[in-house]
Amino acid sequence: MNTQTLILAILNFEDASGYEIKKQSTEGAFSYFVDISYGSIYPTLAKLEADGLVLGRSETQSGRPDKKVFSITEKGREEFVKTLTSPPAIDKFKSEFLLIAMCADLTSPEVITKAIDKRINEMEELLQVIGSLRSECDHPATQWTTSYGMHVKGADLEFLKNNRDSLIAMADDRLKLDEAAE
Amino acid sequence: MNTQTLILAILNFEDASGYEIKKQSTEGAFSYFVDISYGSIYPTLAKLEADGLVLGRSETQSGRPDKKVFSITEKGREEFVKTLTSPPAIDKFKSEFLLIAMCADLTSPEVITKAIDKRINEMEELLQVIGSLRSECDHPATQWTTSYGMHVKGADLEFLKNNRDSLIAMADDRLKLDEAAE
DNA sequence: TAGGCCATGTAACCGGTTACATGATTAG
DNA sequence: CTAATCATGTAACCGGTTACATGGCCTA
Repeated sequence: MNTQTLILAILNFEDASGYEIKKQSTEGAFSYFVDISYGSIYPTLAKLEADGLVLGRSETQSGRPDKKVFSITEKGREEFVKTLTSPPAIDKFKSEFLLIAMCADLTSPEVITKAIDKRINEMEELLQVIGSLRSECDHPATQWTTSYGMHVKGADLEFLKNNRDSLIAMADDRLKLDEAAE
Repeated sequence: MNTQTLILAILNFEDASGYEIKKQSTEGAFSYFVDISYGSIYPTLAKLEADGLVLGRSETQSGRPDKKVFSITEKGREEFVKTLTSPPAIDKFKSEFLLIAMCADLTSPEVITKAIDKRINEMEELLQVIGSLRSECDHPATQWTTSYGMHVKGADLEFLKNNRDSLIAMADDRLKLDEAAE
């Protein structure tokens, strides 16, 4: 899932400038499975326009900088749908937390406590974000996707809360063993 | 979570050659939140050895190529634990499936059916992998992590199965609208 | 005998991030 | 007056992948 497809996806929902695309990917409807930076957005937008997949127009605004708003073209929409049609690559995810959890016995209970509490907070925030996304948008497929997200992340949070202490105890056990060995 | 940390994590559990590290990351205990390629493993291993974080020894094998088995050094373990101590970065994940789901109304029911059934299969396989990881290893922290994985992925699969048809129906709806518009 | 697994390694490439450059406006 | 938000863009860098090179053994 490259920058090009992501931008096309966002522009398929509504017109946006590079700046607004960044916002969408960081805070908006796509934020919980996507994130792109300016350094890739602007060059890609230029390339997309050169290829005729998007069309840019300058909009003068009073009291703030001009912005260049892009809309997807028919050709762009076709290209995007074509991309959607090919079977999706398997999800990629990397989790530093899982690595730490797996090595809980190598660290201290403080480190584990901090790590898992941080995660619980993040998960709660994410659930709120998805929840508001869900209530703000009545597009059925978006509803489906956000419901999915809430279900999965809800289960995630549930496990974290129910098993927080047992993970912390593993770090404790190691300290006890250390003391016993002295 | 860079290659260096990943390799240190794997070697912290047991000695391994570059080839075996690749296997661990693709099929083994770390496979469901990690994946690295030879192109990054071998150079990193060389760098790690130069830095004294791992120690390599050649092992001659009968009937197959020699292999260079690495073990983590005390310095390497310290470095690894230090990495674990810093608060974990937020999980990264990218999902092409979610993008497709969110745009279900742009494609055909066939495409959606294929995508979701593919995902259901992958999820079932993943659950089996995690399940066998879980039963093979009685290391408490690994048990915790695999239980976590099974809980979350179980909820994921559950949602997919319960809501498969409603997503497919969204693609159908679009066809109906098209027909109505003709 | 062909293909797959074992096994190590390199070089080219690529997609993306970080940091920088620039500058106006508005809210605290 | 300062910080934040709006807004666009580039250049250097970097972490990683892909593809290639090499070669022996084992299985179908």
